[in-house]
Amino acid sequence: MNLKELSLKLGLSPTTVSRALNGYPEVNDVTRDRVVAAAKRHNYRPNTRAIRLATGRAMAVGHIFPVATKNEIMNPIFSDFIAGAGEIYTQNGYDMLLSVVADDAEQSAYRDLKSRGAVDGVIVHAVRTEDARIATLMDIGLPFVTHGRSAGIEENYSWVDVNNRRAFLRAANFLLDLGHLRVGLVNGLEKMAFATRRRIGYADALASRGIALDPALMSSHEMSEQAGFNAASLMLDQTDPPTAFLAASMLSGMGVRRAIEGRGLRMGRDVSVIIFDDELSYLRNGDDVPIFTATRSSVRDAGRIAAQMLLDLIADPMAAPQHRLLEADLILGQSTGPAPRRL
Amino acid sequence: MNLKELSLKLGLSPTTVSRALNGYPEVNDVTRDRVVAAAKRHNYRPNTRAIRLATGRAMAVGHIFPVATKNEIMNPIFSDFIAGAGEIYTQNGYDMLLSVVADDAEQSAYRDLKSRGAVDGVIVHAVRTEDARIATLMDIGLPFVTHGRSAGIEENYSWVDVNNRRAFLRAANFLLDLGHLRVGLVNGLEKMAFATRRRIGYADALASRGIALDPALMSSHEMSEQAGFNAASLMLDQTDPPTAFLAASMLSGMGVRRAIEGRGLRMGRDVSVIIFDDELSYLRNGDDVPIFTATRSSVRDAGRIAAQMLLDLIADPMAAPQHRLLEADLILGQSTGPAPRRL
DNA sequence: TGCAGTTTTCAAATCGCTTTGAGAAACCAG
DNA sequence: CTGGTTTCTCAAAGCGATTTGAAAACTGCA
Repeated sequence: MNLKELSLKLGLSPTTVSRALNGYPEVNDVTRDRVVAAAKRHNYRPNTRAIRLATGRAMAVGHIFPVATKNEIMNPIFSDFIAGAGEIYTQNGYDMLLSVVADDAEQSAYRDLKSRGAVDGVIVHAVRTEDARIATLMDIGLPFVTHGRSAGIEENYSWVDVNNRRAFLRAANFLLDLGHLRVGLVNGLEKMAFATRRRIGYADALASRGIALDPALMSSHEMSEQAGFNAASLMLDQTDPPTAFLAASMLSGMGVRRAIEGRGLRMGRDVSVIIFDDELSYLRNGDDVPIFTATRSSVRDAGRIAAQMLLDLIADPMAAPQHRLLEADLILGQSTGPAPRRL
Repeated sequence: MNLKELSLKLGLSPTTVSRALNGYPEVNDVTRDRVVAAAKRHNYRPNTRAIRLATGRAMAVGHIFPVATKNEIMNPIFSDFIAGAGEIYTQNGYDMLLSVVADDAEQSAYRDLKSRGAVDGVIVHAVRTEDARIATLMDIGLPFVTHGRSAGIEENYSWVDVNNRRAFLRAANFLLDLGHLRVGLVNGLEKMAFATRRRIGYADALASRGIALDPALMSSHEMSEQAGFNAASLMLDQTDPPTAFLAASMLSGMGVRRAIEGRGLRMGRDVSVIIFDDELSYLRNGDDVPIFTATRSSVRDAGRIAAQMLLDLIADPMAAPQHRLLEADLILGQSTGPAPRRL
């Protein structure tokens, strides 16, 4: 059933039917009701392809995921972010287009999306410390919102980010307040913007207490369980091991916990751990009582916010860029306690 | 730059330019070269929206992810599956459309996708033991491939699946060969088709050795670390605890390990564990040496295969449904060993 | 040179909708 | 009843490609 057939059935012109269905004012209420009823009865749905061509809008948003050509890691937060963003798109009649692109082909992928007219805007994931994609997108003129802020880019663009620096500053301060003097940092890869900021938060906290940074207590790797285990193991085996850890993710934290418990120590008593909890649906931090003390910020919420921001931007491309800095909660779990007395 | 402008620049008709670019035979080689060169020079890319309307094909594939209205869990294997499928789509010029749909709205979501003409086919994820979506899709007449097989559905449809029954049969047999008599099953939710089949494989192995099923050694929950921990803890605290576990996923297995080690036991010596390893990129089973002995099957490969199958189906909708049953490897890690002597 | 046959090119229709500009109908005041 | 508004409806022209059917430009051969 298409517009023409429907209008024929109603004895009206396609114009009128289209207007009736799209809520334009220049159509009689009686006629409108008749049209709406008929559309429903015949289960008429306007053809997306035709609408897109006619209006020039794609009614679709692209999400581009870089896949490193070497170690092909998909970001674990991806699925929850998508779930949040997807809600918003569905509510607004937008489709979500996914491109999984090798990171050396990203530039052309964006240009392609634009020149093919496949999307009205894109969301940029996994923003790196200095991310060339931002300049590219501004150059192309494709509306975009990034999840995370790059560093050292003057251009003004729209982003949604967590206050990563502050989250780790607070977490580190909390550990210091508990008397921990040696705090190990199990960070993500510092080519990622968020990881750099977390390190700075950690460093700032130590600095404010006059504690010197110890490179032996700072690591930066993938955020996997194994990497977390390895990093924590190395630190724990030092002569002056840390009594607390700051871990970049739930998975890292699980690795840190394994390293701790594998040495006959107890987490929360002998060694404290704070993680960054993205509230991934398949990696919950405990059911009701949190296992880990954590800085918590829902990545699904971030997805919702970023999506809404992008739709606003698409609706009014001339509007000023929007920014949204989310604060992470510091929630208390069972993985922290006062520093053990020195022997 | 659109077709008309390009053809004007070349002094040719749009018809000829279109044909030249799409490799039709009825165009002079010299002309074709001229056209191709000009298209490249002007960075011309045909407008996707127009192509779609003109050809009647969406050149897009939909992936529908059910999100339970109650506990909103995104499937963790999702991102890697997508990564695999995405490769194939990119190679073939298809877009990937994602719909995250509340599970009570799935039916209408499919119909919508079809009647709007937004996609040429869909991939069905997280197939349940008795999955109504299959009948719906056949009814609608939208080409589809499922990841996993439903049970008790006679209709013949295309699917890609892992031989889950055989995987757990082999894994259980391996444990039995090592002398383990009490093997705990830490399964996923049995409303999922794959989980049911794994349980059957486990049961078949025990039956073939004349070992009776013990309900106290069988659990079925979410595949999270916490759930794995809980299930294993309960079993280990029984009077006649298991000496080995079969766990449904990497995460479950990590929970099982924690339960084991928390009781002062060592995994691989005191208690053996075999997991099902989907080879998720962010949850690797060890770097070079596997940590867990595992039945292994790459979900990314499954994504590639399913995507290719769907594209074939779209190209020839009359072709017979295809099936692909992948066998999981049984790989040896450090988490298994002979059953400890009875005291 | 002329003509049939082949190769190459083109004008115009098509896909299914939106949107513009204009005409018909209804309404109202004088 | 007339002329001017206002309200409703429609025909037709896009959107940017593909595709059909026909014309033009080349062949080769008599």
